[in-house]
Amino acid sequence: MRKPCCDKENINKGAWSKQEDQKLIDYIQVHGEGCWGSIPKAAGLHRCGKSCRLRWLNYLRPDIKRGVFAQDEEDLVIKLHALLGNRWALIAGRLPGRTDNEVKNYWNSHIRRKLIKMGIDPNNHKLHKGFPSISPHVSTAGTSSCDESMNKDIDNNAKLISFDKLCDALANKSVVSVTRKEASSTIDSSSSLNLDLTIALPSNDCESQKTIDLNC
DNA sequence: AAACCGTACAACCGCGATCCA
DNA sequence: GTGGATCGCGGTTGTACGGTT
Repeated sequence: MRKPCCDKENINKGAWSKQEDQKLIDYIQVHGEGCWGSIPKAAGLHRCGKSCRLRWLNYLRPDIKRGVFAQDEEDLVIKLHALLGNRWALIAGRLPGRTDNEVKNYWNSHIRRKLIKMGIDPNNHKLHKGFPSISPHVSTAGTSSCDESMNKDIDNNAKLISFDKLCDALANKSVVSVTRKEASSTIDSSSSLNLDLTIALPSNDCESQKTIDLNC
């Protein structure tokens, strides 16, 4: 039986008040982030540490960008989702000022619906059978022969390819799935995204798994 | 005007990963 | 090496709000 993360009694839940926000902001401005477990007590908040962390990271941080997503941001979310799946923190890491929660909410409330309307399965980014239009972001029906340009792009020797190039490949070259092999993906100071991906091509005769090192 | 419904988004919960004594 | 504490993530829920009937 898991212990609750915080004492249920004397703990506020639900929407944060302005006073609570201000207390948290004041405390973090003086003491910095971290030690979330001790922040509520130190800041005089009747909240659990997790709640404080979430509130700060998603809404109170000064570098957060609010409001509707620009078209290029939306495009990037779709492309990254095709690559990474529901790894919202990773996706948000590529969108300055956006948080994982915001990206996730935006996906579920806007993009997901939009893709479904376009006849695209938001889970695998594939066009539903029989749907006439073709999205610029999704793979189309599989080809029967090996796609040479795809093979050229994605080489066994773990060559580096550009992010846009891979996205184009995903969009145009009938890739049926992209699976991240390693959980250890990091975004370092030079903003490179190191991923070890397995890409499955659609046709049986050329179905092969290629490991690539994606730097973007 | 009121009830109902759909949407958007803030917040919570549970779990795995990581840290540290 | 181990176990508890903490962190971070993704899924889910709750609720406010606007539109429709």
